Amino acid sequence: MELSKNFEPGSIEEKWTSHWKSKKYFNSTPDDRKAFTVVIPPPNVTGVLHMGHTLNETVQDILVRKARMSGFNACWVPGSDHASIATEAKVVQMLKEKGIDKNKIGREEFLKYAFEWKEKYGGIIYNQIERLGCSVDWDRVSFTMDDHYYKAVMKVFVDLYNKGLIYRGARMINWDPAAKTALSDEEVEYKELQGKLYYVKYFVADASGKPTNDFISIATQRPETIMGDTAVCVHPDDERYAYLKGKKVIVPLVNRIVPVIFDEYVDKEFGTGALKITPAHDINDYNLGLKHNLETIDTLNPDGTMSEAAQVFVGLDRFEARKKAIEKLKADGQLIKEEEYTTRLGFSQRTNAVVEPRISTQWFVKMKPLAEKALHAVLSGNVKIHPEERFLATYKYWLENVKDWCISRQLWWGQRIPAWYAPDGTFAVTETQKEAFDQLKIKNEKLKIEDITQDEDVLDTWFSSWLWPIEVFNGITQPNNKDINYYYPTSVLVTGQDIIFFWVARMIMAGMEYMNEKPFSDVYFTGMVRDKQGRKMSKSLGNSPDLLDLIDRYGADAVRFGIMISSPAGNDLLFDDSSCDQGRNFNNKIWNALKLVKMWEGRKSESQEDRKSESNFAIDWFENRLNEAKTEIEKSYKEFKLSEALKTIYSLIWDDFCSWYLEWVKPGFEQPIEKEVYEKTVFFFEELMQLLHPFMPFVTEEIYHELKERKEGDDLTIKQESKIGSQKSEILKQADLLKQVITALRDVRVKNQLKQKEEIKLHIQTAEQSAYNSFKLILGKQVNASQINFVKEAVAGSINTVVQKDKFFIETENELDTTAQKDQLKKDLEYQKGFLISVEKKLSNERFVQNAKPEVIEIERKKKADAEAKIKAIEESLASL
RNA sequence: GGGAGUUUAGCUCAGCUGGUUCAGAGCAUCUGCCUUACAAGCAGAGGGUCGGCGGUUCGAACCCGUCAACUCCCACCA
Repeated sequence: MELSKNFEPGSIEEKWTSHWKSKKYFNSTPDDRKAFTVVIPPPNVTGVLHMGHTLNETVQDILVRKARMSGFNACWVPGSDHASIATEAKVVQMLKEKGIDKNKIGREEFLKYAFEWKEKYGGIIYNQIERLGCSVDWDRVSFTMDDHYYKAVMKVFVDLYNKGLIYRGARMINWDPAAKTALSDEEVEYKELQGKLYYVKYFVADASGKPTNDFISIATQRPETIMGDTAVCVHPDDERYAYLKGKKVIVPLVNRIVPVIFDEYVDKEFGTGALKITPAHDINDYNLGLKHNLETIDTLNPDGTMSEAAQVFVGLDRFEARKKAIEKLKADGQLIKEEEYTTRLGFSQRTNAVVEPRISTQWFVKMKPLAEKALHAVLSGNVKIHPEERFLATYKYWLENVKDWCISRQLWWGQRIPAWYAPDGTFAVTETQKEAFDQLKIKNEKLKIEDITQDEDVLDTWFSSWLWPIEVFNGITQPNNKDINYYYPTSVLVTGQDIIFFWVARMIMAGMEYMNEKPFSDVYFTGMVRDKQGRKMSKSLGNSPDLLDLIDRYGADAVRFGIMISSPAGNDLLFDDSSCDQGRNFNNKIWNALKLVKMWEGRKSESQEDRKSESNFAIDWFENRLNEAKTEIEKSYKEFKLSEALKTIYSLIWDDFCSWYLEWVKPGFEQPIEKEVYEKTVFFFEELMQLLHPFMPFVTEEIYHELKERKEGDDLTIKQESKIGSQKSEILKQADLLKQVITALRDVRVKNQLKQKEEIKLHIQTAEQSAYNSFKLILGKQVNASQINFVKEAVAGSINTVVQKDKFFIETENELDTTAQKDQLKKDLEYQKGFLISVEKKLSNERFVQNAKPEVIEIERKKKADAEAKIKAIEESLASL
């Protein structure tokens, strides 16, 4: 079949995807080999993959494919996360559009809708993962709300409760008024905003509680919380307010009489040095309230509107209430002034609503005992972080200063907290209602099972995802099963640095607690994918490309190439569509190399004596170059420098193989090619495809099959790597010289306007004729020389140039203008002379000769000799021009 | 406010334990080529006081100090 002009990815990708799938190449079961396990960071079930996922997934696939080709039993588990808040928010929105109110239909009905939604949208990410070429085991797809997974979460909750590591308590938590749920500290994002500071008069009350003329001015950003004020606080050393000891003030808007308290917490310099205390709506005020025994008045409803307790503006949204409060204060003459002020506000990571500090009863995990083991696992090097230097400190700091984790969420979509309440308020924590009943009825004999109710709340999503590397192998629900024993601990976790606390640290905790073993050996942090201008990719900016669209336009291989070529571990990656161009061009380059080789297939000949030396040289060199490159690539893999490995492979294929090797063995127009050379070339090509395969799986598999008829089951994707052979530096050096000479002579042609078509006669003056003899034929071909001679002295009337210590004289029929050549030589001469002076200076420096290592001095001596020889050569060349 | 990181060619980045594989790569740019694998290509070239200053050293992109700019994380003073 005729090969197409360029590589056409579409149909080829489909073909290999289904072929690999039908062969079950990516399905893994335990066997005698060593396992290489990767669990995918489960994307949100309702989402689509963005470029950050694309990067992570590509990195994982490269590592997994590489492992599969180097003798490991590779197992990559795909899956998705139920993402409680994010998904519930979307389902609520969808129902709202249909005119359905979540609260009206009730929990069960709602969950039905949620599962339907999950079925409908969950498939999208799996399709994207497949289109990208990810070699995951589709028989192992896991979802964090699968039945066994749900049970595992229950089991862990009960277990931690029984160990005293989970408790229920009233705390000030971050409240998301849009989702009407608690958030953990980690789910709050702070953003800087331009706000206003309002200065408000608080009148001092007389003994009978009536306002006097005296007042203190208090600055606040949130006038709508005034109704919750239960004190005013000043610094004990603040002389301005010392006279207020024992006095009371009147809270505006509601005319509540509250005490003036004194605490060193207040900053005398800030604002007016006086602070209003609203224990229900500010974390610091809450702490002061506890300390000074203040009343707590919660003026907000769960949805962010003002509650009955506020007395005024009841039912208004908090921001609306703020406006009204300001108006009212103005009208009452109690607003002194407004001031521009930059402040930082907390936003819910999931709904983007402004977070409210709020007191409520929630469930918490005690983190200290868990954190200690997790910290040790990393500090001892048992879990290695890449790139280490950047993230180790962050990880350590967080774990050393860890706070308890609020795990209850006031939602329906998620694992429901297994706590059961009797009507009298006593409760039991058990996996089933029956067990709870058994426990509760000991104290309360009259209790009936239908009287006990389950906690309404569900668990934080991360309380399920932290079990991911264990429970995808049923390690919690069926401890010591064959899979968990074989696949755990997993090999490497590839994820974004943004979830180091949410997920990575907590997985290590869960691993140490439930497996007594780390969950993975290495963590590879990818950076954030940004657009060309360095902005975060986001839906609102519209700068996040659609993955499937990119694949349609460039092909999956090109997209993978584009995202990998410049993404060193941990660094942010500036992604632009056009970086896929390079990948697509690379595809075509390889494709065209294939076309060239295929052209030779029908014209194989027996070996030809007269071409033997050139073929041998080319083959010998490429074999060594290949081994050299393989060694570099292995090193890069070991250090997780995947973009470095890709660059090495890219240059090996484009420069070494295509630009040099193929040109060197290329037969003349319609000439035959020696059979051995052809076979060696096909072999090299295969090896290159194998090296590239983890990065660009489709084009490489296709070419592997185009190169040769393959037996059933002989597919690149499972082909095992051969051992890396040794490298002879001699041949690599000779080829270097050859390449330099060819380049120099091409340069001479350009500078003298001597077309490649015009033949030249080449005379070489060298002390090492033997080197040239081994590649003389190649040199002649590449520089289009009709003959090559060795000479002892300059050839008159020729153009000349110098490479290393050798001189080259080019004879041609054409009239020549040698000024350009002379200029170049003069420039070189100047540089060499300057260089020589610096070396001589160094060598005449006594302290250098005394202190430097002998081998360094030896190198300097050699540099000097080389420079002198070169200067001599250039001077002679100039003289002969 | 505390901490971490970054700063090398127009752009994105390599550069190991200080010394010719130290000033590099890719992309972009410029020049010349429709040469029978590839113009999405070939050949060649230009381009940087290694953020500034100071120090250590025979020798600094690399080590130390300091200043500057940018990025991120943590803490949140109304």
